[in-house]
Amino acid sequence: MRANREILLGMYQSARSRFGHQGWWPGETPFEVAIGAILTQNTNWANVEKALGRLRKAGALSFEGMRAMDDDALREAIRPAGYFNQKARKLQHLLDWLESRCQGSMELLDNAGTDTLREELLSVRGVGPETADSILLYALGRCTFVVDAYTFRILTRHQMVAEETGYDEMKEVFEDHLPEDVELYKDYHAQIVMVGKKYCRRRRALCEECPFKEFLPAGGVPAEMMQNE
DNA sequence: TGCCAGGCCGGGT
DNA sequence: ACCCGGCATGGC
Repeated sequence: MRANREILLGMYQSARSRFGHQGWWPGETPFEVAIGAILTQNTNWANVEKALGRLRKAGALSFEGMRAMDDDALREAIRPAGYFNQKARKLQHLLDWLESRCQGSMELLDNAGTDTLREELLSVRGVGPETADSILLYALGRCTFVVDAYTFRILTRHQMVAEETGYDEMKEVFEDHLPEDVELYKDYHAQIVMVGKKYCRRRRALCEECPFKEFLPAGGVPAEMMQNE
């Protein structure tokens, strides 16, 4: 529906003019992006950067480098990112999958369809919907929208979707109405995180000052409007 | 100081 | 099919 598309694009432009193009995801290689996607689960990016720095110093920001690392060393390296016991296991599961799937070379994943690849990623222990979509979009350049806690918070607080809206449904709000443009998807999610950090935290919402607000019809968007084609 | 951060899993209803 | 506790560090 055209109106929805204009609203969503307006929200994006509004945030982008305030924060500038973000150039996400920070990371040199697809592998590094994928590792960062695991490490940033429910975790401040500043802490993730510390962990990535320690991995780099240990020569473990490549598939072979990380495989060569013993378990204790891996856990110690990623400690600053928090949940390090869990995340070390998650990383090992991802490495196991990469090894069996593409000999550790993410470039070889190119010959699979996005939907198939998403299902495969979701089968990896420790990779949920947001992590899978982050890897697909930012590491592999697939056109899939990333939803996170901020996306959920912002859309529900502006009453654009119902409280009980699930991940896939939230994702469709964007994918059904935005042009299929990888660069737009990349920066849109980044802008949502910027807006969320500043205006839509867990306990404190500054909805009146939110850059998205000016593009929403007065009184909010009726739920049906965002969900129907 | 407590609250929060770019989730996900496993066990219990 | 949901609901919830657990997981851990560092910055404000």
